[in-house]
Amino acid sequence: MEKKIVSELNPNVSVDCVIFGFDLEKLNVLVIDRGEIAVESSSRLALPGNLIYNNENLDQAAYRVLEELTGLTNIYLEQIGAFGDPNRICKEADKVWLQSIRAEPEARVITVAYFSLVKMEDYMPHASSFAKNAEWVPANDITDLAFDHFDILQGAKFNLKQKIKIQPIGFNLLPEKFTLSQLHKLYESILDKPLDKRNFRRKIQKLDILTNLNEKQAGVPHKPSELYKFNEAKYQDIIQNGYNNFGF
Amino acid sequence: MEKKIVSELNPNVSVDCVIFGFDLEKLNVLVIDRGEIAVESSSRLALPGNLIYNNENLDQAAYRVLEELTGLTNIYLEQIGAFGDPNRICKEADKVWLQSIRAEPEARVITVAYFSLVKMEDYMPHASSFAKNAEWVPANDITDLAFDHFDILQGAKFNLKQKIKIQPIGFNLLPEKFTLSQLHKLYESILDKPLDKRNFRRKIQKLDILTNLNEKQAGVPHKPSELYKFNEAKYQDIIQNGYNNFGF
DNA sequence: ATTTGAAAGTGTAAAAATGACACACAGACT
DNA sequence: AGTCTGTGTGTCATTTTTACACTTTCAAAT
Repeated sequence: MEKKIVSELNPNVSVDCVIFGFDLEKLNVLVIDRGEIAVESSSRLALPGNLIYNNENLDQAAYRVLEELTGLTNIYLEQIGAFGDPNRICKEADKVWLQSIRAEPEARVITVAYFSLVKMEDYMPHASSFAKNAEWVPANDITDLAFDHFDILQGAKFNLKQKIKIQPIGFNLLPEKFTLSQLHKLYESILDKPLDKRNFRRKIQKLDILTNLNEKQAGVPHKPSELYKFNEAKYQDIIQNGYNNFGF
Repeated sequence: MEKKIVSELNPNVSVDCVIFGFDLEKLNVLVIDRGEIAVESSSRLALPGNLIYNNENLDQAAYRVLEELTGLTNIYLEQIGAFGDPNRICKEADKVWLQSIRAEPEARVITVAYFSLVKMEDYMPHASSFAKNAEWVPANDITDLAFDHFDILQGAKFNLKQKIKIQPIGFNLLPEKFTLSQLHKLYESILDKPLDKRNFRRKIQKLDILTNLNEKQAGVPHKPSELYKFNEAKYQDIIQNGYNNFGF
């Protein structure tokens, strides 16, 4: 005898997404603007996130919520972890805001955080649902977010720093064709420290994940850079089989 | 106007703990025995875990549940992540068992998994609550567990393999005094591959986290080994400040 | 007393990886 | 023609890695 579970929102579990994009200069994070907020001094910005449905798994929920709030689809998401302080909804402005969007605004909510890396050019987010707006903000400019979203962001940044030591990164962040300098700058942005240009180039080249397109940048007021693309097969191979010595 | 939240179990969120111990030979995992189970062929074993209370955070819940089920206290737990497939309670035996211990046995539950490394000698678990027994089982002998606990175990093992590349490991797993061979075997157990003895010793020595006690094993039928202890200050220092080149 | 079994402990040489470092080049713009 | 700006390149000294084999010390058995 099966009991039918109707598909309804679970008032106790949400997902939140930290979407990183790279504008060839610095790391950005996708946030939603909640519009006018009760407490003037509070941040209007939040990570895209919402409650899960009882019939979907966590990953599905993250994809759905991200699409609902920003229109972004087809994004590879990776779980960071769960955040469940009973006090994570402690700011007055957040409580008031929840009243306007939740059936059970007082419920204890634990949230499961995800992060992703995307090509900004491919994803021009648009607002929808309760997001008055969805926008890219430089990761390092963010000092405050709704709920515990700032903590989640810090967790995501840390996660990314760890990940870059173990795996190649960039395939999902850079445009199809890119220069070594852009990749270099990406690594510096993530690691938040300068890397020697020549040593970086040597190390990356040795990984053998890049294909030189024998094309040059055009229209730049300096020596044009050579363009590269990723060799997807080798890139995936390294991700699969791990890599020990990414000693950045 | 504060609404008082009474402290009650949250029917939708649980925690599960993967506790690793090392018996100087191999890795073991702490599991509870649920006793006779409805379906003969199903595993009686499960990870220690249970629902959280609404007024406790996830970490606290994990500590509490672990103590309630095994008597273990004072254990450092680290989060692995959330597991939330809507179908994770799909085995018939598990459904029946939940009837006997839960107020809302049909509820959708997402679980947050934790793992820990402990000295087996210090923690002789004892059964309590709904655990008929709590026992150490060799990690590699486990082929089946309740719910999705086998998946969680695999996740924990993977997590540990990653961690060992970034941090020193052993302080929490080995007895106060130990030999280099024991540490060596620990690393081999976790990484699940042989490591060259001399290279391993050199690498560990260079980390400078060990203090030679100038004591020897006694009563062994072969050349007695020198005993070491960890230099806790340096050990913690490396954990704090990270370490790039743990290329095992 | 001698032998045996079992794990402990030790060094080197070749190859690979790392880190530090400076200058010529190509194109755009004036 | 000259200037500005970011691109691209090589070497050397040092450190790290890898592969590899024999002697030592004790307990137990003979």
